[in-house]
Amino acid sequence: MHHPYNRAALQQQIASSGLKATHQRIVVYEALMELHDKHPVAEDVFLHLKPNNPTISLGTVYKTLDTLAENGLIKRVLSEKGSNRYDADTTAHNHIYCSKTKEIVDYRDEELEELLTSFFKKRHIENFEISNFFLQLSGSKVDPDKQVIITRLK
Amino acid sequence: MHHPYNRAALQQQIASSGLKATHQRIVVYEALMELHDKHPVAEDVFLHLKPNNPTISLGTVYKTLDTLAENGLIKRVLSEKGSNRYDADTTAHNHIYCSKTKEIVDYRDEELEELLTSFFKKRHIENFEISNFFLQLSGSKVDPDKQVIITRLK
DNA sequence: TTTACTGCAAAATGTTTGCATAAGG
DNA sequence: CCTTATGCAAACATTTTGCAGTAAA
Repeated sequence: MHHPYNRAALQQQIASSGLKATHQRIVVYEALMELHDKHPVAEDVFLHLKPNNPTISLGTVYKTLDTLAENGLIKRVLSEKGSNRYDADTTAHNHIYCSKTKEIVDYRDEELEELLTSFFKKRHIENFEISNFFLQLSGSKVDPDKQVIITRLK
Repeated sequence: MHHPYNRAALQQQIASSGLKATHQRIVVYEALMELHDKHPVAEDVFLHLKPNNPTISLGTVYKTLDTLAENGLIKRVLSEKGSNRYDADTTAHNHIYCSKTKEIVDYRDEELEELLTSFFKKRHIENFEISNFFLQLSGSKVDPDKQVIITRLK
């Protein structure tokens, strides 16, 4: 086993949402961790799992991703076009979307989080309960083969 | 005619993108203005236009929305689920998404724009050209029948 | 043993395509 | 005129559904 996490804890997590900790839910979750950089769509997850789980069905993957997202165990990521993409990382972070490669790159920035949180403390939104907010940067990679790196300027 | 805008200017705008200023493109654009609060999907636009433009086809609406968006005449709005939604207003603004009513409410906030712009001046993003960034607040209306109002706290 | 979940296939939804016809410049 | 866009219907892609059978608790 090469996952730096505890499968028992995951079963526990799933169960504590009132869900059955089925094999499918566990492997879908693990696939999401393994494919983290890809922010995969349902079909990516399905294809990733198929070799070792030949009987899993695409419909189940759809349902499982939806169920896990509804229960806050994973997050749905908005993408520029069409299909839902998913992220096992539910901690606060933003995304950078590249329209050239369709990649979604994580953008974690504590300073930004704090800036926005404190900003919204000064805004009062009447008749609305914010469950979350996110910032998305869109644009395109200059060199598709290289990484995107965010640095702080002095 | 009850539009507070200049149709000739729109034709001009369309033409200056190298596109033909067809009747369909004009009425699709106008529909988008009229349905602004709805941030409509293609089908909403189609149904809105059908009565006065009985021969317009849904396929054309899809193509037109795509063409206008590609040419920066309108904006695509990301929505929590599935289909593309559109906005004729291309000026900088953010959106509030209500998961209860599926509404998208405009959120215009100059202070926020400025805060973010100056923040990103201090971040250097290597190998990426930002074309735009947007913030989305998600959550749900407390009373679906009432408006969402954002106010500044002193 | 009961209830919730899966797999499968079919249906529904949303979007794109190809091509003959029509309209814009 | 020449080119680009439209309308239509069919194709495609993605997601959901219904239901009989299976696995979790």
